[in-house]
Parts: sequence; structure tokens; C-alpha cells
Amino acid sequence: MSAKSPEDRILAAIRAIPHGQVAGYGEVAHRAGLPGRARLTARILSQNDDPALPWHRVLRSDGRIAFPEGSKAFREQSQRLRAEGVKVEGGRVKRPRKADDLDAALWGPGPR
DNA sequence: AGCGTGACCATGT
DNA sequence: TACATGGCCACGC
Repeated sequence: MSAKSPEDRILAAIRAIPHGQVAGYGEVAHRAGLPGRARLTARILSQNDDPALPWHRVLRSDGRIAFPEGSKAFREQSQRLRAEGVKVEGGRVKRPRKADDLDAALWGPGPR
């Protein structure tokens, strides 16, 4: 059967991140069935060459962009995130907490 | 085999 | 929130 390599799993986990949402490196690794391999995720992304991979949805665990502020990649990532409705301020991503998310679900873009 | 480096993380202060 | 420390794992020299 398909004995997938860790790389394939991580890539799949990243592709599984919904539009407008973000995830941490460790979180991605965990979802890929590789707990504790956050650095592996980072390395995969640095080596990836798939333009269809939503790498911009992957951030550090504290919601910060993993690039130095002002760098090219940094601007690229923040811009893409904003294009998906994610707020980015000071190199940090305002990620909706559960409570805020619930609020948004009730009063925000949802039905009614 | 040892050492340094890296798109990291959890914990403590 | 910011900084320091220890841990993790893969790669190159």
C-alpha cells in the first residue's frame, strides 16, 4: 500500500489547511502524524518547489511569520494572508481565537 | 562521529 | 509580550 514518506504527509497536511485559515509548523507536523517534527516541516517548506502549496498559511506557534520582517518572503506571505482575509500586523497574524471565531460564526460572514 | 545551522516549540522568568 | 534555556531532528562539512 501507499507507504508515504514523512514529506508527503506533511505536504498533504499543509494542503489540508482551509482557505483563510492558518496553522503552526508543529501543528502541521502533528496532523501529519509526526509529533515533534516542527523543524522537519520547516525544512520541507524551505525545500518545496510546489507553487500550488499554500505555504503562506503556515506560521510559528505564536502566530508570527517565520521570516525576518521586511524580507521579500515576509511581504509575500503577509500579502497572501491578507488576500485571504487574515489580518497581519507587525509581523504577527491575528488569528481568531475559539471565542472570537464563534462570534464571527454567529455574527460575521455566516448565514443571517 | 562531532559541530554548526535552521521558514521550530514548550516552559520559565 | 519579550528574552533565555533546553530539546528536537535533518543536513552539510
